[in-house]
Amino acid sequence: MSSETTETTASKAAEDFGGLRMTKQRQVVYEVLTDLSKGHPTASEVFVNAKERMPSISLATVYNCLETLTGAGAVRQVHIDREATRYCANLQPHAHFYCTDCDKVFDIGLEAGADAASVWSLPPGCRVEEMQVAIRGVCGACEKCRQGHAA
Amino acid sequence: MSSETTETTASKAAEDFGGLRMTKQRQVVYEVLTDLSKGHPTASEVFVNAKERMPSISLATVYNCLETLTGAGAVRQVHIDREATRYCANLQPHAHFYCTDCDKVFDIGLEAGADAASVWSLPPGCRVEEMQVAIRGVCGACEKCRQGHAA
DNA sequence: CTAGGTGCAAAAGGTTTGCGGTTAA
DNA sequence: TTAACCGCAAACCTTTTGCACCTAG
Repeated sequence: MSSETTETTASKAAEDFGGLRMTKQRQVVYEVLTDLSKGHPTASEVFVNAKERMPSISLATVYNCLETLTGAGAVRQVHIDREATRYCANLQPHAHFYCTDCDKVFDIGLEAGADAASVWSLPPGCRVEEMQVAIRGVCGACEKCRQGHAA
Repeated sequence: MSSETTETTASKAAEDFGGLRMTKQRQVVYEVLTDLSKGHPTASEVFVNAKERMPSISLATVYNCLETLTGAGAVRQVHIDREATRYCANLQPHAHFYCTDCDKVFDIGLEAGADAASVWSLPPGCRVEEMQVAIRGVCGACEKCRQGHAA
């Protein structure tokens, strides 16, 4: 029966996004992104990592691939202040916490059963396409460290 | 609708921000911002308007003033995708709705009694300094217009 | 008086684009 | 085969910076 639907690798997943043409470059970019997704890499960081796997790839191509993958819904852009755009393979609804002390970005999930849009008094008739929630502050580790230093 | 305070003039308010040195340029930038705050102007837009009131002002100075006022807590930066930073004199907690059709930005208030952070499962020990909520979509007016065009 | 602010122009990122050669479907 | 994609370099736009002059406190 389903003898030919047995592909199980990451490349399988990459091949499926919106039926878009799957080039080696796009595969590499997508793999880098899933590997580094906890690090929320910028385009340049993706570029550095992609170059290790495919030395001929160019920065412009990385940008192109990231845009294509974003358009296909395979990855999300993350905007924090006006720093370089970061990319995230976590497609679940979530916020980003940016620690101003250590510069790390953490994914923040929704409370059980919560709906991120419900706290906002959206005008009737509008259609929400995407929501970006960026929280700036100091993470637990850095906060602890500060208290240690404080008098 | 900014009415019930006992403060007298806009310039009075501008003079009070953190005891920072109040130059003519900063006053002009602040006044432009309060006048245009519903339009969520970019630095360039503030510059154009400021130049009408003070032809000698430079773009770099507008950037400097905006940064100073932001640091003093008099205005907030608004980041939507990676477009030019917009500035907002509305200090109440609120989200921004960006209509991808007409490119306008609207302030979205909290539902009565709601707390924007409460839906997010923040890790214990972290300290929140600021929250930016950007909602992309199509506003009511544009959505209505689209339905009109549809068959 | 003088620390800090201003104006100018040039530089610094991040991102996009134009174009000839390449490639997945 | 051929429309789409890649790699390169140059362009673009927003924002920052260095420096000489000026001004609010």
